[in-house]
Amino acid sequence: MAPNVKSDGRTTRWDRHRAERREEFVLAAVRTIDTLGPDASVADIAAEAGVSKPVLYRYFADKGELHAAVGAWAADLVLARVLSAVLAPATARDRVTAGVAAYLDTLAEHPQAFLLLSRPTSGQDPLGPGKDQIAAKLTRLLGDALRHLGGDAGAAEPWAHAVVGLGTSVGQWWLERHTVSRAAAARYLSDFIWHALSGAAAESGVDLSGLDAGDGDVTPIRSEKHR
Amino acid sequence: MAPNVKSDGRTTRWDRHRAERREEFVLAAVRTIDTLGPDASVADIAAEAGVSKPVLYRYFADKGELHAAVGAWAADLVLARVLSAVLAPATARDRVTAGVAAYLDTLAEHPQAFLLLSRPTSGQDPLGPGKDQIAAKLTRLLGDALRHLGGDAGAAEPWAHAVVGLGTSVGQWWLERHTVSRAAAARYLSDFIWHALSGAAAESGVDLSGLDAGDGDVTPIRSEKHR
DNA sequence: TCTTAATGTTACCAGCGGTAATAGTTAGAT
DNA sequence: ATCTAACTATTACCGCTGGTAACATTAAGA
Repeated sequence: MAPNVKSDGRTTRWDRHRAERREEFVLAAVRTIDTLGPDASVADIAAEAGVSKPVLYRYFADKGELHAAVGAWAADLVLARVLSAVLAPATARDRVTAGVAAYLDTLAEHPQAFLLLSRPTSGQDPLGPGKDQIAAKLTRLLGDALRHLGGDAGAAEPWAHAVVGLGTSVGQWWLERHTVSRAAAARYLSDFIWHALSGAAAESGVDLSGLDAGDGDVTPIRSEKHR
Repeated sequence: MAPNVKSDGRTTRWDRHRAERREEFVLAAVRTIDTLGPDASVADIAAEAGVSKPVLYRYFADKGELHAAVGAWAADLVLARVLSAVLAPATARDRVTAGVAAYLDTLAEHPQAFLLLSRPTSGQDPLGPGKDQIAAKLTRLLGDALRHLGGDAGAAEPWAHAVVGLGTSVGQWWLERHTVSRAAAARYLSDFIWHALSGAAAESGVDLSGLDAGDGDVTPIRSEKHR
């Protein structure tokens, strides 16, 4: 039988190189889209990366996969920043407020690339992969919190999608219109999210202030590094 | 000076005919997109309409305008149904619940065409026109209600965008996954929206149950026909 | 009589996403 | 030493899509 292809050094010696190079191309795509918008052509992105088009197609099956990679990049960035704010010790409400602030700041850095968070890669998959990624992580966080407090964890997934959907919608409105200050937008958004989650949870007998970290308790929302 | 073009009977005699024909083409587009998805080509839509492509370009400047017309059609349909539910005499909360149910039912009729509610016509305009249309009307409703009850009407616009964003996100998730029943999805969604609005309003001193119609009061949320 | 807008099509074009073909180098496996 | 796997890069090419030009006739208003 043929040897295991994956342990062949002629193949594996390129793994790290490929991953690093792919990341360079994603960053080039982010820069291009930040400049030209999400309709930037593959040729535009290739030019920014300093290669010809067929080189990009060695790393991405098609434009959809390239867009999905940009969306995933944006999701990773958002998650890192929002989670670091949400997981810092504070009252549950202050965590929501800090997460919202981190989200709006991150959005303002790459407004165009963030459109790909919620943009479908094609009509076949209506949920943008980046948005889906964020919703999946939020589902886990909310699910853990609700189970810890004795609530219905089945609500976690729809609520997570609600939070992600409203966040992208209000974020885009704010970027487009700038009719309110960043502080006001952050307040409107965090008030809405806090009351939605705490009120809906309280109705099923769950008190979200059980997640407060003010009194030194270890909360169920742990750093993801420990999972 | 040249006569006012708009009062020339040779031009105006076609106005109604043009409007009716345009509507036929929008409906053909809705059918095509419901069948083939939002990536359906202009040629596909023209074939469904029984005309050649250049005929469609007499009514729509480009594909973006055709998509926007589909989004506007979807928004009109949603608004008609949701508003008729929301404006019926009931408690404020029951109105929210009825509006959500109407929304989900409408969504299930034309799942693919509804994707164009939230899909940008191009990278230049990140807000889909259909979604924007719904948010604008919701902004008016919420603004009227908040002013009537003595609250901060400035919150109406971001909250309206939040409601529309979460509605489309959870609606799409539900259509794609169907992991929960329609009744459960409706309950999660309406709980979330109700608590978000009532809780955030209460924090600024506004009691949304002042909008209840149970005791025969005339509410500020009047039928749009009377405006 | 002239003008305006309608009716419809085929043929055509530029640009985009994506692919085939070309040739040489480096390092691991046999 | 030889073979293999993946790398380096480009130009030329293709099908498809969105969009447009050109053509000819009819009905109604000015």
